[in-house]
Amino acid sequence: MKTPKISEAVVRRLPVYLRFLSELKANNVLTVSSQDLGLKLDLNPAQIRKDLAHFGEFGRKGIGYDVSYLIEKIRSILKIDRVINVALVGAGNLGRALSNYNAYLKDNMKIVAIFDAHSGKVGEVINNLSVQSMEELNATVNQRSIRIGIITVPASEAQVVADRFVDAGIEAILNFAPVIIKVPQGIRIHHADFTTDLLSLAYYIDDAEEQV
Amino acid sequence: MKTPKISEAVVRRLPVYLRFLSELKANNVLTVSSQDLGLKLDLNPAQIRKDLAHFGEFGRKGIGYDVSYLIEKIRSILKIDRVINVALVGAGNLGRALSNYNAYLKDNMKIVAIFDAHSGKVGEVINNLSVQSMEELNATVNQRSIRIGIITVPASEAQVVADRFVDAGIEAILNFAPVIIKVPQGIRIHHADFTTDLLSLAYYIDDAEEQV
DNA sequence: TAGATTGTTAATCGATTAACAATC
DNA sequence: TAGATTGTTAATCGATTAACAATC
Repeated sequence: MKTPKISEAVVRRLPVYLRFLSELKANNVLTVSSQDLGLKLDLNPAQIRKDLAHFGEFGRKGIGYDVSYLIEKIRSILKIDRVINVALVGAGNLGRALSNYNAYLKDNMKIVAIFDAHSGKVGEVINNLSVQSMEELNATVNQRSIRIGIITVPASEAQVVADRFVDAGIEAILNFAPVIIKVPQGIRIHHADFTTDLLSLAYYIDDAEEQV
Repeated sequence: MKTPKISEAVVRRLPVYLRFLSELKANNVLTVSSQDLGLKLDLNPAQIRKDLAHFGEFGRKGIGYDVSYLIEKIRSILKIDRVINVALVGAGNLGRALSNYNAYLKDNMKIVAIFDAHSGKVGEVINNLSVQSMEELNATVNQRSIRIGIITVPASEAQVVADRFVDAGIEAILNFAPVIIKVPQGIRIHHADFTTDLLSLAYYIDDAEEQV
C-alpha cells in the first residue's frame, strides 16, 4: 500500500485531530462528524474529510467517524501506534520544560535521553533522566532505538548537534534554536522557533499610535 | 499607504529574513542578494524578492539589498521598530524558559510581566520579574501598554487565560497550550504547540521495521 | 560595456472549498 | 422514508516559481 504523496499541511493537521479525538474519547463520545470537528478546530469540514480520505475510508455515510477507530487509524498513520523514542540535546530551561511533556505524550512518544555538551550539566537529573555527555549520544541512540531528536541548544551550536544526530542515525529532528539547520536528504527537519512566531505576531497589532 | 493583503506565509518569513540579516550585519556584511539569502535560508530567491516587493522597492538592481537598510525596513513593517511589550501567563517550566529569551529579543520585544493563577507562584522572581496574580493582569497590561500575550498554562486553563487577555485589551496571543483557543475577530492568535510538531514528525520516519 | 540582480508579470503548482451522488 | 454525512470530483483560490525587461 503506497500513499502517493501527502502534503505537509495534511500531516500537520493529523496530530490536531488526534488530540481532539482523544478528548472526545475521554468524554465517552462515540461518534463525531467532520462538521463537529471543523467547528471545534476552526477547519473546513471538507478539508477534514479530504485529509482523512487520503489514508482510507474511515467514516460512515450518514453517521460520521467512530472516535476510537479514527484514533487508532491516525496513530497508525503517524506511526505512533508503538511508542517512539526521542532524544533531546540541550539541558537548559527549554530542554527541561520540554522533557516535562512525557506525561502528555504518553503512548505516542517518549523522551528517553537528554544530552548536553557542558560537563557541568552532565549527571544532573531532569525528569528521572540523568543528563549524558555528547560522547554517549551515538551509542545511546542506537541502544535505545531513538528515531527523533530535539535540539534545544543556542543557535551557534545547533548545526553541530544536528550533525551529531544525523551521524547517530536519527531520522527526524525538531529544532528549537533560532537558526536554519541543514541536514542531508532523507532526514526530516522541522523548525519550531518561537521567536519567529512572536515577531511575526507584531505585524498584526494595530499601529494607530504611529499617526502623530 | 495601504498594504493590500499580505499572506500569513509572507509575514512569517519576515522574522527569518530579519534574523539572518542581523547576523550578516554583525559580520559587517554590507550587501546581500536574494540568491545568497535563498541559499542560506532554503528559500527560492524569487520568493524572497516577491515577499519584500510587497512592501516597497528595497533593493538595487545589479547590486542586491543593503543589509542595514533592509533590517530597518523589516523592523518597521513588523512594527518592532519600537520595543513591543509582552505579557506571559503561566510561570511553569515553559514560561520560565521563554522569559529567558528577552536578551535575544532585545530592541524588538520585551516580556515585561509574568502572571500565574496559583498563589504559590505569585511573588516568585523569574528573570528579574516578580510573578503577579491574575487579578493584576488587566491593570498591568494597560499601565505597561502590553500588546501581545503569551500563554504557557495547561490546556485546560488556556481558554480562560485567553479571555482574560482579550478583556485586558491585548491584540495578539501566542498560545503554547495544546488546545485550539477561540478569540473574537480582530484579535490575532497563533498556536505554537510543540507536541503537534513532534507527533507530525513521526510520519516521516522509516517504517521498514513494520514488515514482519 | 558586460555581468549581476532586482521588481514584476506570466506560468505553474498545490491546497482549500463547494457541491453532490452515494448511502447509512 | 427522510435526514445526515461521507468520499470525491470539480471549481476556486492562493502561493510558489520561472522568466525577463529594466537598470545598477
